Amino acid sequence: MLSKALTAAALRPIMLSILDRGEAYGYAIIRRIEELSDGRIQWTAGTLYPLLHRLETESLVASYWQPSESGPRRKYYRLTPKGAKALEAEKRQWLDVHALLLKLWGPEPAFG
Amino acid sequence: MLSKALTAAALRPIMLSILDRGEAYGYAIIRRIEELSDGRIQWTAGTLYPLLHRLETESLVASYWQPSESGPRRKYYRLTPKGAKALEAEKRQWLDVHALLLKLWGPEPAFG
DNA sequence: ACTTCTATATTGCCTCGCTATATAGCCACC
DNA sequence: GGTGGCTATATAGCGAGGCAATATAGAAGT
Repeated sequence: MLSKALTAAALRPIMLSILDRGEAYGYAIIRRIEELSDGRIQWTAGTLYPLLHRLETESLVASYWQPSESGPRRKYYRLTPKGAKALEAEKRQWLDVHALLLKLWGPEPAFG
Repeated sequence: MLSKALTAAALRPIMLSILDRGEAYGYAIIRRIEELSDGRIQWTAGTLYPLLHRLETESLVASYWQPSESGPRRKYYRLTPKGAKALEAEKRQWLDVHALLLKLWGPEPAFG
């Protein structure tokens, strides 16, 4: 289980990255993340749907309803151009932090 | 400037990693992080001190006062054995998320 | 009818970062 | 000796947001 804070920080970059690969609907996204992380990262509906709504409010994603052949209708989300830019910003920030952590985890210099 | 969520997620792993390198006091930690991140990551006192207090409450760090030759006294913090274990857990979690992001940013497979 | 899986939505609790503010020692300058 | 600036720690209060719990509902099998 991930800490709350790390889950929070990973939410937007993961979601934007997934939608950057192609449109998807909420329920499928949850399962894909679980699959891609070998079960290490699990989102719940109470986490995912509010996030998608916030991203839509910010015009980072757009959505449309689509009937399913095998169950309830689905709401598909896709990345907007603004969302693609936001993804690049998220990437840069993540990599900045990652670089710092690698420095701190790497071979110890003479001092500090 | 980092997003609030990413700052929050990075707080504990960065702090524990820094103290794993040796004991340090609050004000110096703020400057070291800024230096190590080339100014990209900046913590404020209102972020750092409550964090140190939380970590101490959880017995992940221990502290003692030390007079300074050139200013106000300083409170030095060091990692406890429990803190070292917590650092390993934080590392693992961070790397799990990082691995997922790398998959999503990597070369696109045939499908999803 | 009942259960299970799929699928989306919302309320409310609780954690926690961060702005603003307070306190205080030391030093340089005028 | 007052003023400003750097060093150093502390805390109240606000606001954002994850997530458990809960609700709704279609489809399919028993």
